[in-house]
Amino acid sequence: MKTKKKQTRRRSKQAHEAIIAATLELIEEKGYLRLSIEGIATRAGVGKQTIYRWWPSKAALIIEAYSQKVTSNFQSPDNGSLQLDLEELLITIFARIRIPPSSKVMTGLIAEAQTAPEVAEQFYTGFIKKRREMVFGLIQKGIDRGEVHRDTDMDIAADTLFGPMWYRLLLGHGPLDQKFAKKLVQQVLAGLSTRRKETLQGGGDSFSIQDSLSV
Amino acid sequence: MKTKKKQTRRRSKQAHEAIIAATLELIEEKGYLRLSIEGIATRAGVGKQTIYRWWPSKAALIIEAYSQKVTSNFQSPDNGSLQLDLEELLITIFARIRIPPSSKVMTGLIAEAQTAPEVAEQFYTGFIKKRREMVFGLIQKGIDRGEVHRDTDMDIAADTLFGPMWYRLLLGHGPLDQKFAKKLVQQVLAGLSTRRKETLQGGGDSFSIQDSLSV
Amino acid sequence: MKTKKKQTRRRSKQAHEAIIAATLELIEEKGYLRLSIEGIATRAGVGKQTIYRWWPSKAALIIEAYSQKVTSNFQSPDNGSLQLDLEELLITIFARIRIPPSSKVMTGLIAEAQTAPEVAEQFYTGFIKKRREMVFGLIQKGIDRGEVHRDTDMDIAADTLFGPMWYRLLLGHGPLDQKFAKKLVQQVLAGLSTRRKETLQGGGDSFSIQDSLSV
Amino acid sequence: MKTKKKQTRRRSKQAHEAIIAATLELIEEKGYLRLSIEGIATRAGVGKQTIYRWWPSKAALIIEAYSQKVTSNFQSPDNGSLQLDLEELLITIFARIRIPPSSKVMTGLIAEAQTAPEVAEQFYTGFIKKRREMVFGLIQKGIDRGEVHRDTDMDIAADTLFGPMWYRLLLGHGPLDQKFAKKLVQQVLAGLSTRRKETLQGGGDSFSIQDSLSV
DNA sequence: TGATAAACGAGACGGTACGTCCCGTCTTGGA
DNA sequence: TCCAAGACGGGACGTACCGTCTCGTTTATCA
Repeated sequence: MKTKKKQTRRRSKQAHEAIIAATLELIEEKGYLRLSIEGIATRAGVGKQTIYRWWPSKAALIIEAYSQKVTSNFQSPDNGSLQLDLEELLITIFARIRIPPSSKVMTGLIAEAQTAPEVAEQFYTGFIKKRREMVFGLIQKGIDRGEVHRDTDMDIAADTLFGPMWYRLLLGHGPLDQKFAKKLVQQVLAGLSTRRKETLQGGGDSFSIQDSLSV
Repeated sequence: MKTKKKQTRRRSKQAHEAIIAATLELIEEKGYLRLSIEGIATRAGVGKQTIYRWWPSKAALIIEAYSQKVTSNFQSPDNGSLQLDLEELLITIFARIRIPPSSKVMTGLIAEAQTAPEVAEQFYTGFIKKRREMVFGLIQKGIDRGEVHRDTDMDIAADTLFGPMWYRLLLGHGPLDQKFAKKLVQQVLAGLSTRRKETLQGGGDSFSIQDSLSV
Repeated sequence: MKTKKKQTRRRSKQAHEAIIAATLELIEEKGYLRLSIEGIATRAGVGKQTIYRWWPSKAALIIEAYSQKVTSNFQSPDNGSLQLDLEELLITIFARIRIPPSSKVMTGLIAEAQTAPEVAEQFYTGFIKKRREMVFGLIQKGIDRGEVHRDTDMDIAADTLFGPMWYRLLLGHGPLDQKFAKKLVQQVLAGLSTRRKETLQGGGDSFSIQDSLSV
Repeated sequence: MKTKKKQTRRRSKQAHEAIIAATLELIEEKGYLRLSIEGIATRAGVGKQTIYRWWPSKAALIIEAYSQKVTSNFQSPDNGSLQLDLEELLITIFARIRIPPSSKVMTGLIAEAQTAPEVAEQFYTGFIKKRREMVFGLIQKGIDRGEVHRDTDMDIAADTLFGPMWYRLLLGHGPLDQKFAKKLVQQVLAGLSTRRKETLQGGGDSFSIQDSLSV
């Protein structure tokens, strides 16, 4: 089964690049919310239709523009120790993400993702998935080395490593610096408890939940 | 200190309530981003000016509308065990926050908070602060009971408990159910590592950071 | 029965006038076809919505703008003779209508009238009706004076006086000057025939019509 | 005078016909103003460039499409009487022109003719000239037979016969039926006046003209 | 118990941006 | 070599809301 090629003019590389460039420029100048397709088209010297032809939404355009930066050389660390690997990973990611325009882009995208499922998906595959898989790989190596409990829930582990990052990024109640990265890794690895893991297993179910419709 | 009353018509309670009600209705129907002041005014049978007179922004209006729900009775748990207390706390909070309109409201507010500092502040004091302080209190009791290391960084502890919640709420890659709450608490308390806390302290600084301008 | 007055802000006289003025300016500069609502709004210093709020179409706006000029003092002539009256009337109308922007406006409106019935109606009542009725009045006076046959079809009389005007205006195959006005009136009054009216009555029906779907 | 054919234009005939056909279809469906080159190209299964290659404008395309219909056999009547000849001519022309799509085409072309001189010329030679010359011929025969005054202004005569047709076609204030054709011819031939032609000649110039810039 | 001034509903206003349509030109690749 | 397909820069469309600004009309003190 062969797919027949259409005979038509192809997408213009120049226009494409000009649009991406204009998007990056304008997002730094204006922020996510005040970024307009009209503005991008003008800055790029391009018709609006050329943008609408290739990107279904403002979000999709921004995701592509930022993906280019993100995809840039970024390798999984390998220091022979989970603690060191995670520290390096978080320090690197924090350094990249805390730079001004990023946070606004991220929150803008996240906000749009709430009402637009396709944005959510693109955002997840573009910005979230790879990092989580990197962490999964590092933890697996830790398990293989005997550093980590075999029954560790990797999803939750990834949540406790990245969740605080987004939490601080969005709420701004604490910095995303090296010190935080190291302390976070240590506390995630060691846990809060003075007792051994075994003594904590199977917490009871015997309490009533205060429930309501509110937040 | 009291403000002297002039001789004039007071704020209309009816209009106020109609606006709050319309806001809650419309946010469930349309989501944060597609919510418009114009729409609220029409639904509430109110002039736009009446809204602008009393609320400086869409965000402020929503925060007030939601605060009513949130302020509802919510007490710090006390089961005599940090694990049980945290489990109860998270289960309750998760149950409240995972209900549909909430997530959209929260992310919308968070997004606006990125560009509007006053929104950030109101959001922090209205939705974030109390919960964190509750966690601080519970951990302090844990320390007093000897369940928790004395040198625990409470900020980071709160981050690892609430960060994953926001992370999952916003990205939707996992549920916010009871099971998650329990496992999260256990893993935060026990840590990932098979080794004792003492053997992990003071991770080295001897690696180069992959840094760049990108996310 | 009383009509209750609505309690709301009234139409802005300033905006209204600025729009009319801008329309007249731009139609002279650009012509009917290249006239845009956007352009009018910009020139008038007005939001587009303000135009759309009050006029259903470009045509309606133009009709109003031109009606002001047309409605300006224009009286039925009265020289005691049908020939003189008609000559005066046509000379005056020709003089007004042959000035450059007018012809373009008229043909633009006529073109739009073909697809938009409401434009047709407005155009008829705004530009056509009064002139026809003026002619009817003059002819009636002619009949009363005994200058004109009693059984004259006034509609056709008006058509033979104004039809040539539009025909020449639109096709441009001849001028709309005083000379034309006089000759036209004379020929319409005297007829082409050398014979008396009575000898022409009741032309036969006995010929086949070349018919087809084409023009 | 024949133009020598250069190298092959194989599929051009097919494309050409498809374009003409699509144009005729679409003009009936949408009318002149809402007819777009893009729409014609799509309907004809043809590239837009193929249209632009052969026709300088939408108007030229439509004129060609309609000329085919118009060129169809159409002879000058010859009944031995000017009255009968003119009646036949007008009845035939009215029948052809009053059919729905025609009027829209005509007015569209006329409107464009106002701003595009080449359209005006093509329209005149394609649709106007022949009919006028036909009338000139008939009147000349009438003069030769002694039916018509020797000093008749033929241009004005043609204007009084065709002007009313366009006037009614465009404004729609009256029908273009047989009855109108006959009455029009009679009135044009006999004139309105009860007096002989000789008594009307040389109307005075002694009245002031109400003049202004308006229509 | 009026008067009176702010608050009210209604919605017009100057704007910005939306997403769509079509213009006339330009580019590509298959027939 | 011709030409369908359609991408391109551009202009305008008509709509949705923004936040500000009049309009009369309530309506709740306080003089």
